[in-house]
Amino acid sequence: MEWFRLSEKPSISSSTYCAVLQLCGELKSLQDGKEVHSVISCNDVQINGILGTRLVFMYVSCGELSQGRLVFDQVVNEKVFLWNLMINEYAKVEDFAECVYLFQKMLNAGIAADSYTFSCILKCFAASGSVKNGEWLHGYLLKLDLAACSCSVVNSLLSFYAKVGRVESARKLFDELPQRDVVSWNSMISGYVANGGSEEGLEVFKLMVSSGVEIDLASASRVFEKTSERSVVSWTSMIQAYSRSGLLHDAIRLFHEMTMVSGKWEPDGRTISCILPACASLSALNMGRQIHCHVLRNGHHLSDDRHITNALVDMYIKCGALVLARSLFDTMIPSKDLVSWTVMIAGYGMHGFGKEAIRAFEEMRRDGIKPDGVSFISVLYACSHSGLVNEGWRFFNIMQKECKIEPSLEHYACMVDLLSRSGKLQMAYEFIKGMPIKPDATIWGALLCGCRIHHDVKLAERVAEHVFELEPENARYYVLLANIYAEAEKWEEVKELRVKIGRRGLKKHPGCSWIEVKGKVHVFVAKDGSHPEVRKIEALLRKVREGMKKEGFSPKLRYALMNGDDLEKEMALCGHSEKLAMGFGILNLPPGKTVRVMKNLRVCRDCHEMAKFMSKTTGREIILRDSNFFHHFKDGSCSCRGFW
DNA sequence: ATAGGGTTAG
Repeated sequence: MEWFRLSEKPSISSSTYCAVLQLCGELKSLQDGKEVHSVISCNDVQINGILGTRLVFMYVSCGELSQGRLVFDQVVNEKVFLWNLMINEYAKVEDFAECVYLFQKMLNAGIAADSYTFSCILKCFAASGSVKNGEWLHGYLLKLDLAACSCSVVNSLLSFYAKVGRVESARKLFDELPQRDVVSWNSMISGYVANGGSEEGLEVFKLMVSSGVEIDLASASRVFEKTSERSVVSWTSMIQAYSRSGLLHDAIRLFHEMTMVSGKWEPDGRTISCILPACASLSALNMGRQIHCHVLRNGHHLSDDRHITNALVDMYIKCGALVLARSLFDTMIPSKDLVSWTVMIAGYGMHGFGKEAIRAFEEMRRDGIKPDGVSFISVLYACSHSGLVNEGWRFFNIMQKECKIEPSLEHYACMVDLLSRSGKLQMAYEFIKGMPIKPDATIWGALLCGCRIHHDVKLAERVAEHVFELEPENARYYVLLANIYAEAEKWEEVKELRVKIGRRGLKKHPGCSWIEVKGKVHVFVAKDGSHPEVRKIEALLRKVREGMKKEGFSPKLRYALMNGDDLEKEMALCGHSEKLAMGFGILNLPPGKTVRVMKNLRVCRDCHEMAKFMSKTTGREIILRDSNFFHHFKDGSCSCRGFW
């Protein structure tokens, strides 16, 4: 840039400055950019629209947002582009208040916002949880005619509703979209999955891959041939229609045409990583495998995507296929990132392999990856689920002293869990009392769980007071205390609590288990005799019970939670949904095949004993996944070794 | 020239 300092300056036109500034921006060369800026100022060149834009662009590209803003405020801005650029830069640094301020200022200045503006500002509203603002903008767009808005604006609105938890509103927009693109699909799918609607998410995914099957072939192909704007839906449904009618050649011809003409309509990497958590949360191993196959079929551009492989590893872990998960994880050389390790560590923890989780954590650090708050949660939970108290403390200290990470509520919850499970109830109580931040219901809830495991009714009552004060509407905790009373045979107190729950109109979730056999999911609800094979299952369970008694196992009657005679209690235990599902699996799966059962709540101790026994007598592995933990039963013992 | 959709934790 020395030539700028020549005493005899060549005359430089405004467009030259523009070109140089553009270059400085692209090369992120702040030094040169600043020099050009000062030359412009010295020569009294008027900073008009385009020059101003380039100058702002140069500064923000070099990461000098506030400098860019200074220039932005100096120039007269009539062009929407520069406003969008500026708003977007503030969105990148999550200064949403400034985004909204600029947006309003822009509207007041009479500048018409365009689709870029709307998309960006809706993202801000979603990220800052400004539901009211988003709704206002929705109304504004309706007045402008939403149907005429570009697909991306409607997608942004859809995604806004999904992110603030209003999935039905998102779905309505989705259904009314005249033209969906891959982003619309992905937003809808991730919206469902993030809001606890894994089933719906999977439904939309399936719809995406193959929709509109029920159509008349002849008229469909007429319509199809005439349509100039084809979407993924029209292509896929047409292909599907041909193949259903046995016209395979036509289907294949169309598929070739589709992938040649508009290959972009395939579910892409983001679709895949949206849908895998749904499979994970449902333990839908077969569906997950199919999606893995899709990834492999689509070649390396998907398999090389870390997001996808991480999501796949997580899916296999949550479907109970730990070995598969690990081998996939091992193929990620050398591209394992923090998330990959965190997933694997959490996976070991969930499956009761605390030592392996610790080993993975150390290995990660040796690989030079710095753990963050989430990875510490994973390793702390792994310690607590395996009863590794000292190691847990060690990591809690490392986190604060070495890694300078302030423990959050989740970390404290892990520590309380760790102490409570291992029976150090008093210590856990003191620990909570000494916390520098206000404990929430989950913290006290963890201690309450510990009180149940170690049968401390007195402490449980004191702890429950805190919990009820913090979350008076959460039925889970009343049920937990009722269980503690019942296990101590304090039936009066159980009754009182039942009345309390009833008075508050709280509903407890019924226990429910499910198992996949020959591609069909069979659901069992506690005490529900509606499954056609329930008689056969009960007969099997009775036989198992007899066998257990002969070998000296007595039923864990204290977990039957009702005040009655022993026979009645035993009957109640037999109705537990996880027993029914396991029994069904043993009766219907081929010999030697692993029985995989999922349950929505925690597994009961009696069912746990029975599963151990059955794994020995039937000679098969049983994998039982409850609301937050895996039990691998093999040869009469369980991987959890009693810690859960 | 600028935008909208992704993986981990209770």
